[in-house]
Amino acid sequence: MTRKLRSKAPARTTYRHGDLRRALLEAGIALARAGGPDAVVLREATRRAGVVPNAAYRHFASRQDLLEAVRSAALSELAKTMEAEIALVGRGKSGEAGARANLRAVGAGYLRFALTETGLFRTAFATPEFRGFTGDPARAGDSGLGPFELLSAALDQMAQAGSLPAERRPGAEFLAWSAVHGFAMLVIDGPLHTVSRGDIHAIGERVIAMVEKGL
Amino acid sequence: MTRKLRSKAPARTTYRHGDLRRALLEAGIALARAGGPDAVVLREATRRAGVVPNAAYRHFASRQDLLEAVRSAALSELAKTMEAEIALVGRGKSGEAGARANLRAVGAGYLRFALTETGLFRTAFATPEFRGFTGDPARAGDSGLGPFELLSAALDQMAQAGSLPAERRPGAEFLAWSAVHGFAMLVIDGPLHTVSRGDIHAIGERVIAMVEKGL
DNA sequence: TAGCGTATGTGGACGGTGTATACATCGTAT
DNA sequence: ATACGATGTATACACCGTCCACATACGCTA
Repeated sequence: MTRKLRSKAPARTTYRHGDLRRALLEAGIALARAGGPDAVVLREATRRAGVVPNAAYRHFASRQDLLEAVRSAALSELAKTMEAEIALVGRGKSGEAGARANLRAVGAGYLRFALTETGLFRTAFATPEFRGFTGDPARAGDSGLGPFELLSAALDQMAQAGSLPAERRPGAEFLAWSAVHGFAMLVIDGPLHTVSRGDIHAIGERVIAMVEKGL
Repeated sequence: MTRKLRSKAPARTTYRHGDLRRALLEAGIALARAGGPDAVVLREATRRAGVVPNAAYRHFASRQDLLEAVRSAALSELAKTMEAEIALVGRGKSGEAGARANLRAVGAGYLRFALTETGLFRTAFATPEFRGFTGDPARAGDSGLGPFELLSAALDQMAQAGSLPAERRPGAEFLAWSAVHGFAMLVIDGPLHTVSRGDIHAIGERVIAMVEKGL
């Protein structure tokens, strides 16, 4: 009796989930997809995994930590969507026309993801201590590149094709990114909700045109 | 005894706060200023107002309702900051140079607010059912105009001055707004956190230049 | 001036959340 | 076979938003 002796119930449940970490992550992704970052609540994720709340703490240090993992996944999905759009345009085409098409594809993919997977998109930018839009494999698409790097590559291509003066190349990704990101945010956050879905698309085109011309 | 008879304690506190609604709103604003939308928690606001949690429900239907009021105030502060920046540049100046200066002031004010009052800025765009960037006096600055309308006015001025072709005027505010808003978001949400504060300012300038040229 | 109705604040409770601490169970290496 | 570390459970706490019944005080009418 020197040992602790305060048992209660036998607990005949499964134990050993198999891959709980993955299950929790996927539950978290599903929650984020449906309701954005605030919707990824730890207890609900464990519930969906068929496990008691605290079990999560064996795999994630905190809710914030889980959310971070979900965000990584969201970032990766964003990159994949962008890659898909690029592929659709025909990746190999070089020359000025190809470079422009590529840049447009990057922007279009970004916007498509924001409008289609709003919850994940919001989650991808959920604030606390960001860090990481780059080549971290966890947050990259199939090509191994993250969203930011896909954009960078598109701009490099434009510079090589001569559509973008070399002296304006450095930092240009921030400008382009700002425009597209801002448009996406304004649409999903409401300010442009009065505008019809069709017009949204048209304005999106103009945003990208502004970038091409204004860089 | 037909009446309810289940009293408990005399309760000798103040009662009749004076203007609780205002106190709660201001507490909410302070919380949002310090920590963004998630930080405006109802119980804390009532605590700061020196009142029991439920008292809030006499003035706000829910936490969401309080948050909405705070957002209105944040929007109004944004408009004020923009107005201040416009005034600084010298409002009256017309002509092409004046129009450009005005547009720049609008953008600069927007960015200043985003970087200075990050919590309020985030709160101003806290999602659920947006609606209202326009002339609602509650969310306008001293001039009675909201942020969106200040931008619109600046673009009108540019069109009149001939710096912006008339056929490109319609919808131009969405393009300009997107660029500036996106830049602000990227800065405060982290992706550009690696960039130094000084460079941020420089890039902000380039964003506005891109807008001027790309519209 | 007395009384009363209503606006405003209080008290207590409920279900939900994140998380800490102690315990039970299981796979595995010795 | 056994001891141990990894994984899941049980229990508990503080905090949150919100519902309900009740207490109090202000301002109107009589």
